[in-house]
Amino acid sequence: MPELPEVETVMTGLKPALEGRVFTHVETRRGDLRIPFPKGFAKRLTGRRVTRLWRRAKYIMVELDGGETLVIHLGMSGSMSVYAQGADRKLGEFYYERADDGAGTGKHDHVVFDTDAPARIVFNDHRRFGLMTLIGTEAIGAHKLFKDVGVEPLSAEFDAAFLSQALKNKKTPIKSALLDQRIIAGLGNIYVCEALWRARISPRRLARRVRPGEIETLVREIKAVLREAVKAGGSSLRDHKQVSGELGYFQHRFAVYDRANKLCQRKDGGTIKRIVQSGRSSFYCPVCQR
DNA sequence: CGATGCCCCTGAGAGC
DNA sequence: TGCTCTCAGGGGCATC
Repeated sequence: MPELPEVETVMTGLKPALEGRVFTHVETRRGDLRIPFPKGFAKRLTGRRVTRLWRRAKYIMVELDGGETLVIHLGMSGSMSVYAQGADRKLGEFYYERADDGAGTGKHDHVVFDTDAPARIVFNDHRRFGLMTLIGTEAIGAHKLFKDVGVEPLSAEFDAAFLSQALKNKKTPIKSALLDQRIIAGLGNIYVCEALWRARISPRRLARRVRPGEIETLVREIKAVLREAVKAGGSSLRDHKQVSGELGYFQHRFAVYDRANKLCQRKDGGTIKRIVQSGRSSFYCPVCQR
């Protein structure tokens, strides 16, 4: 599922149920996600208060008062659902799904968190590419999950100077370079395709062949498409939903992703083409993207 | 170092 | 209805 906008949407939705709240009960229902749960996972969370939530790359960071941070990755198909247990299903300004007795007992509901909000948060992931772990908060930057992670694309640090330096001498296609989490953190297949279309650059172009003016445009369009998608609650294709159960709606705004054989919106006579690059689909218009 | 391919896993949809 | 095949918002690892 999730790229930066989807992870940001989920993280934001979790805030009212988690920030300032205490984990009253935590249950793991199967241990074989992408990596095993750390020793004493549920016990180390129980009784801890959440000090803040934030996002780094495609990870949700749940910072706790005991010096540890719960780190969550949604993989391809992970979702978090919040079930408010107050009578009106409201937490802060948000409304959530109904808290019925079955919440958290589904076939692929792997982790259930209860907080004193009161709320129940259920992690569901049918493909089990997601992961959850605990890391000492002070040591997060040095942890192997994060030590090589690149710049946040919505930060000021991500600018044309940075990107031109990063792409210099790279013989790999621009599509692969933009997907490389060591360069830019949080971009995935959808938003790379969309940003390249907006910037009129072919995904097949070698990274080092992207000209300075195009790099400026690309930086601007990456930021723009991510901001628009965050505002839309992300893209719901198969698995992504907001923690409230509502869908994101950015998928209705795709110019190229999942639109093979459709006409290019620029009305340039081009037809959106699907090609495979390093094992993943790229969608682009061969007329306006060169 | 870089490019490629394969793997993890389940489910949905298409084609026959 | 059911089988088989392909594909899916990610990322790690082996290989050449």
